[in-house]
Amino acid sequence: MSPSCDPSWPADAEVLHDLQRRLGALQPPPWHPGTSAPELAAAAVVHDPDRGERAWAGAVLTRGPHVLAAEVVVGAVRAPYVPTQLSAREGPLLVAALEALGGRPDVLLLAAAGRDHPRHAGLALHVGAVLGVPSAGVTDRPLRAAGPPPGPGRGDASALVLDGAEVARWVRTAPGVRPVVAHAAWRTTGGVAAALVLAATTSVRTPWPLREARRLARQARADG
DNA sequence: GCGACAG
DNA sequence: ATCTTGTCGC
Repeated sequence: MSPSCDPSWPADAEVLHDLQRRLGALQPPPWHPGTSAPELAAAAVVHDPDRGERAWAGAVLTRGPHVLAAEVVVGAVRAPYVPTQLSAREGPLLVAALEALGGRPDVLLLAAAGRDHPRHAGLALHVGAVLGVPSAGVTDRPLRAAGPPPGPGRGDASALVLDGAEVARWVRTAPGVRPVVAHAAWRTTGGVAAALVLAATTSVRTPWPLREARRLARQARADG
């Protein structure tokens, strides 16, 4: 487990808004996975309702079904939870945990929105941009985008549109369970995000790398 | 037992 | 997001 984190990050709302506008306006060339399984890094943050500021970020580097590396970082969360400004709260910790991994993943997967955001730049997009690695996000529901529900079978998907553009896709990861939202973020499209989510999922609803990252973080929280 | 789902 | 209680189901 690595020390703690203290990367510079937009703590001020004005600065964050400006950054979101700039990032959201960027149209970097899209990345596409190759024929072999990409090195995928996933990270997730868990909090502690009692010890308010303390938070743990778990991260795993994976390739196919294998875990290549795992890290947990502990830190203080300064910013309060404000819908739309999740990156100010969890960004620093996620970046620290992903950097602790030490590898050079092909793509990032985070429990957050990407281009489905008021300024088209949610947390998943921020983290990808800051680290310079293509990224995608996964959440239970869209932030602003809207679209029809997907079909009932695993793999069925439908477009989630915001301001006339597809920014995410509803994806049914297992038959009969509520679909998840696969978010296009830094240099990825809804289609790529959906494919990544499906590739990282089997019978359980949420991608296993994300569950593993969260499990590690919770473990560290329990250990003190 | 673990995960989905309610709330 | 977190916690807790409980049900259903593989």
